[in-house]
Amino acid sequence: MDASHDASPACASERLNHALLTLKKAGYRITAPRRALLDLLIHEHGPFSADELHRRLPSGMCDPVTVYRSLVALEEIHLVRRCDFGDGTYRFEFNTGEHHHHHVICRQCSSVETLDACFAAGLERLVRQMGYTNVTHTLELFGTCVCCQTRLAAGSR
Amino acid sequence: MDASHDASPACASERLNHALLTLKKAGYRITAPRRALLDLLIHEHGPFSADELHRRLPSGMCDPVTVYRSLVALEEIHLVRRCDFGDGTYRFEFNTGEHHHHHVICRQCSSVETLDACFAAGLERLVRQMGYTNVTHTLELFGTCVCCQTRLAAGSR
DNA sequence: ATATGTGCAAATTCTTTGCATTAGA
DNA sequence: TCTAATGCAAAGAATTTGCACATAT
Repeated sequence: MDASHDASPACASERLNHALLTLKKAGYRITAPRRALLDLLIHEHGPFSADELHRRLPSGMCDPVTVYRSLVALEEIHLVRRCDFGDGTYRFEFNTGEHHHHHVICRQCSSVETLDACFAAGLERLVRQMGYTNVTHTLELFGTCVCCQTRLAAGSR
Repeated sequence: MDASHDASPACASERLNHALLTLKKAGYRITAPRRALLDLLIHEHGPFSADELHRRLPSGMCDPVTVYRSLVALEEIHLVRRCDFGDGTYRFEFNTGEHHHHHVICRQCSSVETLDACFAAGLERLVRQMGYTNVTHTLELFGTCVCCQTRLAAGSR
């Protein structure tokens, strides 16, 4: 068996190669901005807004618009996943292809932790029983993280 | 006991009175747009965007901006709840104060059904165990409703 | 009487689009 | 070579804000 057939490579450089191959196979061209975006998304973790991504790219790499367009393309072929934290800005993360997961977002500092499990499978089943097809869901959790609790308590002394 | 102390009146006119009382007690003034908005939200069901709400109000009732400002006020005192269906437009619904619930949104026709139960209590508990406080969540389900399945099948004949 | 709410216009923020130019395959 | 990708500017959509005027209490 060829290792390139592996659905979800574990190491970062393999992930990048795999992603670039997926990009090419889908008929997209491999360009510097796309390579840089994938590289960034694979190495740095936690979902980023289009603006954050653009600022983290090597300066002068590309126009902000190109980031948006690239993200749309990458989302289309499921290399990245779009997250909606309800603050009017989408965040994007690399789609490892592993199981579905969710986020815990701190309302104060916007830090994000990943919950490594999906708990809504039963709910999706219920909705399918209601007659719906193509069922998906979004589930995000919000709270105040430990750091911010400490910080807020200190600030109010 | 006074019936006005009841947390969640079941009938529409009681709900309106109760809501107006809450509004006043919170220090807000009872104005025609706010009364009309609450009335609409209590009687018509399914979450509405600010624009939909404005179009459904008696014409000339108020400026669209007033709808936004009223919704912010009503949300603040938990008379309405803001829903995010990930399409770039918030929807608002009257907060009956009853148990938490979720929506099933048809991706084709944007119809909304309500799921009368909350399935994420265990998940919130887990997140609290991770150290977070003020834990909340958003959970929405998406699919293709029965009508749209039929319609799409008919269209492709 | 006085603070709160409203209308109108304009600003903001995030995202998308049009079009001429550049550059992958 | 030839189509897809990019940069720049501008459009779009939803929402928010500033300020003078109107109105609920």
